[in-house]
Amino acid sequence: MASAKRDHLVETALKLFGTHGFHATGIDRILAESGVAKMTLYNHFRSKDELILAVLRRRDERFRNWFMRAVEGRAKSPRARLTAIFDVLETWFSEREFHGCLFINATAEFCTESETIRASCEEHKGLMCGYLRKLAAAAGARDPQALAEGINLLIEGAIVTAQCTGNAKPAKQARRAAAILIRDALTAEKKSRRRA
Amino acid sequence: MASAKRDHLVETALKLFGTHGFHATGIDRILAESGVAKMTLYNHFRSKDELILAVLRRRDERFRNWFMRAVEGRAKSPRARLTAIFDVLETWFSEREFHGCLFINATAEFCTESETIRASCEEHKGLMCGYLRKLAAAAGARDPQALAEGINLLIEGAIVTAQCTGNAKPAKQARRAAAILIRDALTAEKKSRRRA
DNA sequence: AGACAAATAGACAGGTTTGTCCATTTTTCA
DNA sequence: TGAAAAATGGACAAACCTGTCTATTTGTCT
Repeated sequence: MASAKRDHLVETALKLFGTHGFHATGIDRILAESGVAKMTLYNHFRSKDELILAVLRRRDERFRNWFMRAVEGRAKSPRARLTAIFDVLETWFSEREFHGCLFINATAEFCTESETIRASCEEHKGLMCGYLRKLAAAAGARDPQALAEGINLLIEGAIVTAQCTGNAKPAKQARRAAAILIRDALTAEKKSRRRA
Repeated sequence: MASAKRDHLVETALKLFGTHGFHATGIDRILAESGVAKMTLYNHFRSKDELILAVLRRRDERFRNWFMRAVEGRAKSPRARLTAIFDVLETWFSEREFHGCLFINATAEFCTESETIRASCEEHKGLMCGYLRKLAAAAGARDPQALAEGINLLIEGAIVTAQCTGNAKPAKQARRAAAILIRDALTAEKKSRRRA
């Protein structure tokens, strides 16, 4: 199965939702842009919300894949990969078609209204954070969970700040801050930790 | 001037936009909830977009005021205030009516469509970051700008993560990471800096 | 009290939205 | 080739959207 029409719909919707937002993108526009009949859409998806969920699923799968490959292609050691993350972010922010994180945007539009969409966003963020934890552990961090959480917050902050200001500088800011967190997490002396 | 009706409209719209989003909140709902006639709204505001801008202006003014007062009420020294920021965030995230940052949400919905709304969000974020820089400088940070940027990213990241997951834990995560950045920024030894 | 401004209800226009239905054509696959 | 499945176009419903207009009432200030 996995019809080509269905695929094309998800792909078109992904682009339009990303560029213009979810509420601002009507079904009709997706149909016009993809050249698919309305009944085909409602044959594959019960509703617009279900199409949105399919779009989020695809985005999650694709983005995580792209992100991890990019990070791992840039550096070999786990520690170097932790900082390479922010180089990858910088190239992402610099894309002409950068419109922030689709999941953050979906959360902004649907957090109160749709519990399933919110859950989908939470799941994506959880998977991303899991990857960071894995890297942090492999790098030998004292507390991999804490380091992953810190880096995760810097990533999220950089994304929204880059989207809001329209430039890629936040990636550099985040890298600088992350470097401090990483150095701290990989430092052996445990005494100084207690004092803080 | 500054009609009471106008005030009430902005206040009601602020609540509804925050809870349900901008596109999802129709003019009619704002009118019904506030008990104001439609012509009164269009007498005070040229369009819905202009109402949105007025709402953002009010939110900026009110939030920054609340935030700074809360921070300064919790701690006296600049350094203590830098960490108190995250206690304030935690109480914010724990509010029953927490729906993320209105400016981040507005950016998600209007970044491509309305340049003026985007600019309003950028301005708010810039003012917040300016406050952080002031605190960082007063605390004697080696590079106040860098510390402010790092803390700012942690704040933004904590906000979106708290919104997405629906709990206040990200405030604690951010505080922990911020403590490391702050300690690093206030450490006197300049040699170790060069090596990083 | 008299005059002027502000606010009102409600109808209305002109679009938009999501989603349904059906008769017909195209595609697929055995 | 022939039958079943998938896709089509277009009409349609019912609700929603922003914004306009008017005739009337309310409020304010002198």
